[in-house]
Amino acid sequence: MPDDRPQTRIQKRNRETILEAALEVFSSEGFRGATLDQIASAAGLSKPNVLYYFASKEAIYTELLSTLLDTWLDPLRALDPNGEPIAELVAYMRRKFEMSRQFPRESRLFANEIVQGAPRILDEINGPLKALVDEVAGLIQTWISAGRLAPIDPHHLIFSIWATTQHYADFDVQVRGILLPEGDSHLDTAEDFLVTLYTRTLTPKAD
Amino acid sequence: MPDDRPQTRIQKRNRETILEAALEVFSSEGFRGATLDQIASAAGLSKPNVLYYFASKEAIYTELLSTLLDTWLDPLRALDPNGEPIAELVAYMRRKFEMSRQFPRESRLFANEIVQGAPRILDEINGPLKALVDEVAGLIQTWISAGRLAPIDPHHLIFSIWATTQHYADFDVQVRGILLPEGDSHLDTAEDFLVTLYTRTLTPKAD
Amino acid sequence: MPDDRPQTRIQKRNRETILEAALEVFSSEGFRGATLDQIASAAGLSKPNVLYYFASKEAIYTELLSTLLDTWLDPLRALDPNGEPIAELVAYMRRKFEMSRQFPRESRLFANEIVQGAPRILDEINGPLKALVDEVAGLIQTWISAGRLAPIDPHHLIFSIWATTQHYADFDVQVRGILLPEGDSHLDTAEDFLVTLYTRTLTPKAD
Amino acid sequence: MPDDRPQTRIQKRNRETILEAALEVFSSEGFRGATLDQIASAAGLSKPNVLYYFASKEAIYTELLSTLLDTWLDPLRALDPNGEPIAELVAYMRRKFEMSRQFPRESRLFANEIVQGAPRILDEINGPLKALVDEVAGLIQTWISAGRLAPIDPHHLIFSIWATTQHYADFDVQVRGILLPEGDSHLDTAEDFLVTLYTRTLTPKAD
DNA sequence: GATGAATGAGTCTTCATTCAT
DNA sequence: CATGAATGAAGACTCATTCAT
Repeated sequence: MPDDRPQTRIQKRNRETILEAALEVFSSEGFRGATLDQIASAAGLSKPNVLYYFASKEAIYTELLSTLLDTWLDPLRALDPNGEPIAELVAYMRRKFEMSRQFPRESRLFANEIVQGAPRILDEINGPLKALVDEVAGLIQTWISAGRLAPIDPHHLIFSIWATTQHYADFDVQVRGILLPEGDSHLDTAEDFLVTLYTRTLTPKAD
Repeated sequence: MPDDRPQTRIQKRNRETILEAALEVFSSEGFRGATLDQIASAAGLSKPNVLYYFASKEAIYTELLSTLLDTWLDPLRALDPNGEPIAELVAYMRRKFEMSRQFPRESRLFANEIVQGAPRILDEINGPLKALVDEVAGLIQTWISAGRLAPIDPHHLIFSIWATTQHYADFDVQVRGILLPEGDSHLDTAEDFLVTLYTRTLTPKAD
Repeated sequence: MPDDRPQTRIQKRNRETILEAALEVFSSEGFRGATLDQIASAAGLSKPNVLYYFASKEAIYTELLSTLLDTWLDPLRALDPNGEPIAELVAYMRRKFEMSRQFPRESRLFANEIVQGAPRILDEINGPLKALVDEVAGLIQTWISAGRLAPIDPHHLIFSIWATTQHYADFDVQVRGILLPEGDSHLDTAEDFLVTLYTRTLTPKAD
Repeated sequence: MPDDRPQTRIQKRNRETILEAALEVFSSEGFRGATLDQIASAAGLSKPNVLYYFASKEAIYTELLSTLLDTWLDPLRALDPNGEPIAELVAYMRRKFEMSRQFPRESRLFANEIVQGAPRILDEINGPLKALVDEVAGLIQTWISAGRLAPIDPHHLIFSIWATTQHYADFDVQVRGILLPEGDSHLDTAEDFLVTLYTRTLTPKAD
């Protein structure tokens, strides 16, 4: 299992192909529901060949999760402590929304994992993710204390942004079912809605 | 398969035991991830005995979904067109939040199903659910037109309420991981946060 | 298992109901293919109740076979050594044919059993049946020796009569498939055909 | 399921091994009575390995039936419209008899299927088989009309040939039980008997 | 007599993984 | 690198039979 050895170009390409296929399958079937057959065939490779590149089904899944988690948190890291608070937070929400729009499968992959108790990602949540969130929550709190934001619980604000933006990826079939004739344009409406929601919520009362 | 016949006491009890066990297992493993062994052992019955009461694994799952769906939508039906708009919507949000708090497994059951494309519940979404949501959205719109609510997209408001309230059930492990030391009290904080969020958002600008 | 005890009227009736249902099911599904559920439901009884009357699935089957075997051989026993040979044999063939017509399920029950190697009826074949057939074959041989029948192998004549008459019961679907529009009238044509076949075959050459 | 792809040598060999084993088992147990365990062990393969070559138990059975059906009807197709009628029909009977002698398991496979109502082969019977039989029946009728055969119903003549020849395969245990000491020689006697039977039946009366 | 309840032993099938080339 | 072949373990479901009332 050439997991750490220097990779040839072919190896790199095939590993990426497999991860892409695995994302497709895992995100729509969950870990247990996905089969190596599906992944192999989505990747255009034979099943043993898939296992040549990854030690096991679980190894594929784990690698996928940890690779994506980093990217997944980028928007949060991009918050600028020196920016204008409301603009920063709305911009953060927009980046998250954009990720749900661009990478709905990734969102659903995490959703599947977390809904089922995050058995393979709990350490990441309790460690790096918590640290990062706490830090940002601290920043928000300083903004609030400075009167630059309406008072609101910072942690729950973050959860709320996650929930409302990821909803459009994770519950996509439901949203589309209800907004049947709208095609994809509903996402623009959604974004406007969310901008309004958070702007109103965060803007301090003028007094 | 004693599905429609008048049920004896034992049948009723065992069917309920099985459904309760199935809820536990399906909500945390998803349909594919759950096994009859798990359900049977959670119900304290033998596997064939479980199948004596339900025709198949799928039959258990389907019955569970359809039984719960109705209850799940009750809060929406309870909106009073003659009530005070903001109070009504905040009360609706509270009812939804209360359901997430009381019935997190039910919430995760639906989350699992919908994240994976709602293969067994799509008709319910496109039919009754859409109709109900459209009706409520119409009501909200009339409130807005009457100037009793700040202007906002009604459908996305509903989605937002769903997303933010169910988040505490569906992503429970993540929320707890981040708010580690807080025990269960974080749910009270969350509810306050959401009341603030929606009150600010919905209150029309005084002018 | 009240197998030899004096039977009440209800017991007798139920045993008969079960045997009738079992005939229906076994004859069209074979022993392995038949289920107690099918038999019980065809008999209008509960499964445990069926097993109250018969010790096991196999017991039903065995009883059915041995009960019917006797009747099944009656036509052969009815051959009259003092009759006119050709008339006697043609009459025998007609009786066999009549049985295929009246009792096709019984015929198929035996066909199933014998095609599969007669695992539960071999002793009957090697014993009583062989004895009876040998006896009749002897009779036919004396008729031939006396010049009253055209010379032909007696055993194979008997097999031939069995084969040709039972064919209309055992291979019924095939016969009907090929003679599609004829309804049930093809059985009359068949009987005429067989009368001709055996008359021509058995009539001694006038010389 | 490597069903249509070009087959490697191993695949070809194993598929044939499986079909041979399946013939052995299905012909003596029927479809329901046969188990994959029996087939696998008769083939010297593991059960999952059998399913690696065929999608399901039913797929094996179906392939077996359709492969054999064609061969099974060859003798009928070989009838020569320009030949001498009696010789042709006796020769046909001999070919059928030869098939029962050489391929008794195949005969029993069909017997099992048809006795149980031909659930998986009915279309073949109502379609191609009926067409072929009707055609041959027409040929026989022209021979009769031309006075070259004694008048007899052509369809029932064909059924009679099937019944009498296949009897020695399908009811083999019974035939052997009754002709106990004769070993295999009884088949020669049988063939002679049948030649006599059909010759006498088909020869037109000299007048 | 009758039946609802329960189950151990199969039986088909799936699937991650290993083997051999 | 790649893949055809093979399998042990598990999983859904069936079924004859037993138990308890």
